[in-house]
Amino acid sequence: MPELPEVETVRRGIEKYVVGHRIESVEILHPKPFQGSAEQINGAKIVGIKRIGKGLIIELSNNYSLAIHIKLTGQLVYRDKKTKNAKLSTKVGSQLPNKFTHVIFKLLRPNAKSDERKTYLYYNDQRRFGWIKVLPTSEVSQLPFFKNMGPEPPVVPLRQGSGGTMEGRSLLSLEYFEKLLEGKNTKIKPFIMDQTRIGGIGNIYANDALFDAKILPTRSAKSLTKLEIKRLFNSILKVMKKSFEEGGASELSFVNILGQEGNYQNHSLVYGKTGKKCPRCKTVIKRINLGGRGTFYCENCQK
DNA sequence: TGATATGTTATCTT
DNA sequence: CAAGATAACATATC
Repeated sequence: MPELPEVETVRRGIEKYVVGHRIESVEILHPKPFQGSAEQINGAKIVGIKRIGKGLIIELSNNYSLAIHIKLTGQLVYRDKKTKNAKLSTKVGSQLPNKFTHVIFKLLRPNAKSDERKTYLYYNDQRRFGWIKVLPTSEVSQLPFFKNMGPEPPVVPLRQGSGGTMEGRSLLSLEYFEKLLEGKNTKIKPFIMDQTRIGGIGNIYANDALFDAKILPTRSAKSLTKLEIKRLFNSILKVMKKSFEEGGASELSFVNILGQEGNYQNHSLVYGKTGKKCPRCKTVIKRINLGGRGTFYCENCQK
């Protein structure tokens, strides 16, 4: 599922391939995910890309921004003359646009030869959970989703300075994490997935981090010892960094900006491994429901 | 064909 | 009233 490592993978792709291009026009094939009007962004230049938790913000030169959430199955795929014939993952399909393409950003690359000027950014979404909101840049941080976002674990550095700056946002420290858990009765797994407390953790990394830290997902947040909190903090960083290095997890539809899959799903510890053997002790992995989400753990290793 | 997947928000309960 | 728990929502897939 797109969590912090996946969304950061997309952010870097947009930074590398799309920033600097100008929006020539926007084609809206399915209006549901696109909130705003194309007129507000036509002609604007893409000047930067930020990420807050699992959300993306594309900044434009005309004081508007695009706030984007790809939720479960959204894809942002870039194409130009050079990449037009590059092979797409089967998760995208053989061609673009396809039946899941809802928005096409038709772009112009500056200073390019005439036959290389036209570039495209496709927004695809199988389940249409995701959204793209056109907003004045000054209002983006007022969206409840961004405004209420908790600090995120330091998996990748928050970017300072021009371009991807994240003004006013701080990273999750071990000390702050300890304070967060203090006196909280919520079960530790739903707790760390609550975006208003910590930004960026979803179901895959919550499961794998708790396994790595040898902590049962059903434990209450306040029951963790100082040592366990430290282990969990480090495990969250460890599994998300690993995933980022693997290009993210392509469990459902996730692909990077070039339409290629990540590899973390081949390295996951317990996520989705019901009935399989624990990588540490070979006990059969159990699956329960916590907060309506699939929860996977080893009853022998995790205490 | 209906059960299933999960990120987020809304609503209910204690 | 706040914290915590649960329901609802979107919809293609098997």
